[in-house]
Amino acid sequence: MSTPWAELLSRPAEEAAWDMLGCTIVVRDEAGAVAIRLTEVEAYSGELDPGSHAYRGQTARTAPMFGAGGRLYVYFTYGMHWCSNIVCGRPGSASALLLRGGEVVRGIDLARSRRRAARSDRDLARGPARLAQALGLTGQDSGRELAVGGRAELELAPPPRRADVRTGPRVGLTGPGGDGTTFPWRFWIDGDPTVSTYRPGVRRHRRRT
DNA sequence: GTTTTGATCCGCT
DNA sequence: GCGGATCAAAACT
Repeated sequence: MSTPWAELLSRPAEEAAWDMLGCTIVVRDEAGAVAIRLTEVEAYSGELDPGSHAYRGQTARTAPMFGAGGRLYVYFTYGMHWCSNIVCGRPGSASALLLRGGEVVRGIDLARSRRRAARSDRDLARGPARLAQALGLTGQDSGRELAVGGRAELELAPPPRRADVRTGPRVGLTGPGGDGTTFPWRFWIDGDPTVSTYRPGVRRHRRRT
């Protein structure tokens, strides 16, 4: 069986990223559907990538990453947030794209109801945990195959011009080979307002008492 | 836990 | 009202 996105998602995440920007992910449930046009993603790729959850091998949590491209990988982090990925590449390659930011293009009322704290529509899916929450994705969806007409699917779009795509270090990686600059695999659409704010190394002041 | 989010403050138009 | 800057708190694995 095949899907419209099978070829695209069989490529390594850092290659697929260029064509994933501008595509729309749709997630449906009883309450309706929310569709988000992707404006910012981050690639993670298997064994050679110290920043990847798959770097130290397969676990129950990361098992979906080791499957074939075309499924979701959703993980829980910092005791509070869900982050969603689309698995890319060949089976066993453990390559995935973290969805970091996007624009809600359909189902905006449903997205608003899930994201009560959003100050404006721009903030509905600006940031990886916000995006996952706007879509209603949790760990229960980890491993789920994208399917035409299914709970989750992808709508392809013409890729943005390369000149409109910026790349840079990924967020939150430290240590040798994993400092984010070895693999500058953060991709975003230049100037798009729904790209998340990146605040590197912000110095926190100890609260004065 | 050096990330993410939300609340808050503040300047801008 | 919008949005940048700053600060504090932290579901559900």
